[in-house]
Amino acid sequence: MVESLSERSENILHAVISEYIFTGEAVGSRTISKKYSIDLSPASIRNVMADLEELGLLNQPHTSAGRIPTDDGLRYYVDRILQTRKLTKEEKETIKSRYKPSNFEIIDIMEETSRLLSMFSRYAGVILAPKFENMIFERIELVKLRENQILAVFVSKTGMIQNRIIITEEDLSQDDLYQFSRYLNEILGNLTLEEAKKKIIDEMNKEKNMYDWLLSRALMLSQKAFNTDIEDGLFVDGKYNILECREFCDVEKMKSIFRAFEEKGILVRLLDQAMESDGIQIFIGTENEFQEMHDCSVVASPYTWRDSTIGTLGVIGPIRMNYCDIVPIVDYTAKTVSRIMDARY
Amino acid sequence: MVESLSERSENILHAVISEYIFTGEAVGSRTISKKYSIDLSPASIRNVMADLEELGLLNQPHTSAGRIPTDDGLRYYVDRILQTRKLTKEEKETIKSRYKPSNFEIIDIMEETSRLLSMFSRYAGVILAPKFENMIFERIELVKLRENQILAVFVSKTGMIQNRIIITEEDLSQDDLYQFSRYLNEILGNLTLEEAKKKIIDEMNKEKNMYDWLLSRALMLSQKAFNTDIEDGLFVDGKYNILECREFCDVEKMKSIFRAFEEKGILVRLLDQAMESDGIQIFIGTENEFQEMHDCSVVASPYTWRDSTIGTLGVIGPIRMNYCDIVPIVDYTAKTVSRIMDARY
DNA sequence: TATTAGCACTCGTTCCAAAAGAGTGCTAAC
DNA sequence: GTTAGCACTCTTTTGGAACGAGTGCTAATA
Repeated sequence: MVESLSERSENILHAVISEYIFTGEAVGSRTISKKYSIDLSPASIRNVMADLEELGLLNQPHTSAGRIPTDDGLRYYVDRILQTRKLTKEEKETIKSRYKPSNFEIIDIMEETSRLLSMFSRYAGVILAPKFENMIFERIELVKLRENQILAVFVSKTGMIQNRIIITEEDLSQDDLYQFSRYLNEILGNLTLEEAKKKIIDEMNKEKNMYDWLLSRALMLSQKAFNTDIEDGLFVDGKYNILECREFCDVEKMKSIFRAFEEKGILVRLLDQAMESDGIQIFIGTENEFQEMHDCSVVASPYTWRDSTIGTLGVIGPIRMNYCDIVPIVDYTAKTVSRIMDARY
Repeated sequence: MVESLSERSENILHAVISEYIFTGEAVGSRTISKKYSIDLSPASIRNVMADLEELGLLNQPHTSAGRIPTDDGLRYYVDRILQTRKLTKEEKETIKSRYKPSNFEIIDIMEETSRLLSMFSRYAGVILAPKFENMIFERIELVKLRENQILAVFVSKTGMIQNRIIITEEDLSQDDLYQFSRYLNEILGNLTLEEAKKKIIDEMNKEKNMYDWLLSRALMLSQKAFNTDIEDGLFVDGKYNILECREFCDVEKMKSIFRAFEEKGILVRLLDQAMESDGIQIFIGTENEFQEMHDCSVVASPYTWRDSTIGTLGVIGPIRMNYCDIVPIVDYTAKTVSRIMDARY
């Protein structure tokens, strides 16, 4: 961590970064002295820039070029200089109005959110749906499909629905299944999926249950049903926007981004990390651990349901993205999604 | 449609195309005369090539370059020259073995298929899941989630499952819902979704039903449930493979492909077209109507369930793909998927 | 002592012309 | 009908010159 800079250095760093974010090109001392209200000659600015370079906040692609902020430079900027813009009332209204009351299913909310984030940011919008394991069990429904084949439908309190087909050895009647589900709903209600799994094992070990045909069958079945890898629900929109950025006109970089998006696990893990924090989190360039994403920045924020974090959303764009605009968009969207989750479920 | 060529012309066209598919570069008369067993001097070959150019089967990027096959040239090749390779026993085994008996859900089959197609072809593998509208209704299940909120689960004969949350004005008990679903399952069984929709309207218009509370509620509810835009289930794998092809090292082309993949509607409509035919269908370059895909070829084949087409699968690659290898892979995969659909559902 | 003007220097970019290379079309001979 | 030979075309590569942007250093200045 770099210690605090003098006001003058900070102003110049600010100017370089602003100009770089605006033009995407290395910025020279002359430009700064002309365009920004810094009352110094190019020569003095050069001295300061040389200092900033020594500190690792700027760097020079080659001797006869201007300076470009390093990831550390941007980090300093984001942490200590950046003043985010406030959204206007209209903007807030527009965001809120995207969520139609008729969209009751969580998938609709996810899709709308990713679209919204991408539209407002002009980059890629992503949202990670609530993790199934953390969800609170609301009910299980068992439907006999055909012989030895049962459909289990889980519903979580937050409205996520998951289907799973189970193959059984013995043929069970629909009436058996009704009884099973009534029993399961009773013992599993209000547990998280994680807890529910444990509970099932506990119950199976209780002696009295082992000898009750109904209970033991029901537990066995539910264990099969719960024993599933639910894929992570990642919603991405506006990937294409990213390619429009000048910095990705290089074929190799484009491939790299493309790969990161295809390999969804990368984005999922990245967003998972943002889950820890309890506010906006920014990953600048190489600050994230994924090679493929080293030319991107990610602005992410968790969203909540009843005050506990259940997922993350964010914007992915080039390193030189306009943080000043993007941060409040992500922030407000996360708050809106949280409010909607609370209101609907 | 070009009329038949002389054997000599055909041989030379074949040689040019083979060489072009192999190298990806314009091929000259000398190369042909040396590498391929055509007993003619470069000069004679040049004459024939000039003829083929006049017919629109070859073209010359510039005067001092070799020839490249046009889309029409490749079409001629595919229709009249191409001899597809037979898959070996081992290859067939490998394909079949990818489908684990434990994967009962259609989504698993779709994912496995797209992955398989992309792995074997080294390009992008795609599969369009059975259209929900064409599916044969097996049953509907109605579950009360909370007040005024009902979960409807459809199951089709081919194992597709769809959930939908319905908001109702009046509060219905779970017992009402059991009765509704029993009634609906009775009247809608074995109809396609399309037919089921009609049937519901018919029933609603019957006078006797109008005055029966249970029936009229059940019908109203089911209409809401069916009135849904099910998004098309498109599964794509191996997009990245395509970018590795030399022809897409151009940034603009890469963007164009990227866009085509993001805008899923394009692929869906393209595959829909292949639904009509009853065997392998090949779209070469500009033969498909989508600007973004004009630098790609698509090899597609429908797959069936009980002898009627229910979906399409295929491979998307560069125009100069190795049709000889890709065609049998797509063909055999389609047959395998059809067999599995028949066996499982 | 901090700031600035001036200047030499570096390095990337653009431009141009020449040379090399690949392949053709045409013609005349076989 | 086929082919060898040759002139021609067009792209690609190469190298060098001119240009320009921006720097670092130094000496002069306030």
